[in-house]
Amino acid sequence: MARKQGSHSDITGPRIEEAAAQLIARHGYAAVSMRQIATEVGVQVGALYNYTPDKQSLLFDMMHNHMDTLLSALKAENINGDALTRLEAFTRFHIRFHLPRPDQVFIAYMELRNLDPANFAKIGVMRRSYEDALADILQQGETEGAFAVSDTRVAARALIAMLTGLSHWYREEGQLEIARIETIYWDLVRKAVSI
Amino acid sequence: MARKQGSHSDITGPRIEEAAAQLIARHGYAAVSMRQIATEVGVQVGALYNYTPDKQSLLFDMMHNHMDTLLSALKAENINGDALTRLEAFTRFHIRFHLPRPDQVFIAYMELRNLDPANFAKIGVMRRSYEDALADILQQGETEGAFAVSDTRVAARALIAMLTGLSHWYREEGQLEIARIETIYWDLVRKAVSI
DNA sequence: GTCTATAGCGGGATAGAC
DNA sequence: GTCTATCCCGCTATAGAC
Repeated sequence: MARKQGSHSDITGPRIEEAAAQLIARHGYAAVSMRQIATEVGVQVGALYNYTPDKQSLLFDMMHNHMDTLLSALKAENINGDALTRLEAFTRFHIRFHLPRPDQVFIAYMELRNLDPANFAKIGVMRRSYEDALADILQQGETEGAFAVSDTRVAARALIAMLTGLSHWYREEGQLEIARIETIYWDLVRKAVSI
Repeated sequence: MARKQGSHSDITGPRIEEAAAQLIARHGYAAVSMRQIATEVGVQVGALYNYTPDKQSLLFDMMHNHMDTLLSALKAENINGDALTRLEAFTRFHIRFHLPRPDQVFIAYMELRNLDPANFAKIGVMRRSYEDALADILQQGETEGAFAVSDTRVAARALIAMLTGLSHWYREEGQLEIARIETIYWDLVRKAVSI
């Protein structure tokens, strides 16, 4: 892990992101020092500042990348059809996207407080956009008479909290289990909004 | 708010807990300094150490008190009857207990990482105990044939995550609304576990 | 019980050599 | 691009006067 003086590498950037994500997810942004991150990467502190202007940008970029990837992936799913079909697609997409990224999910939900006001606002918009995608599906279900939720925005938040909670305790216990987890959660979601 | 030198007060203890809870909920344990807490209370830093041996104890005591109050209150509810009745009682209890304590809820779920290993273990036991209370109800429902959840432990976690997520965004917009929120969430829970 | 003062440490960030 | 060295600041916790 230790690097020699003068050893150059153009993969230091990605390694910083990885190390920072791991450490921040485990200990929290405020509790992790730039020195710790540098040690984990195998460079000296000064080297980090070739890749990020400051610690805050490190956090924001991680969260922004995460939300950006999430929204792009959701869009790419191109979820169409009747409300029930779309809800199932959304639910399974959410689980499949979030489960392999426990660190990013943790950070995205725990470190909002540590964002500068301007950065907080930007992430807030992205989060609301994701929430809206689910709320839209629920609204369609109401219109079609397929769902019964008295408040689509509240229900959307409730369901996302339920689904995301999964990422807070689930740790890979074999790939086979994921399918089962998906089914359990889809059952809960499907019935929760049913007539 | 500012206190004069030599002014004594036996209510400083409680005020420290309040101030610490507010600040930590808003900014995070690691980001809040003892100086900030002292300023908020209106004393100098040294005075805090008449009430707590160190910063870590401040955090642990807050979380321990919260969990202790939660478990006592749950026990006092004495939830009996058939599974559906008990589930409704649990759901409404959870919401009524958590909504007035947004700071403590936030801390209890966000600051686990900042507990010493020994303290972490103690809080973990208490959290699991609360989870078990709900899992028991779900198990009873399975036995009675009133509920259909394929995994009671997973379902318990999912439902608690959903219910607790409420505390993360709900802010008092008039007491009247609480009844409505309770109904919306009870509808979701009831249907989620239904046959 | 609270104050002032300070010890001792570790933090973020920068400068300049290589 | 990385290193070493360092500035300056704020942190937790303690000591001793009042």
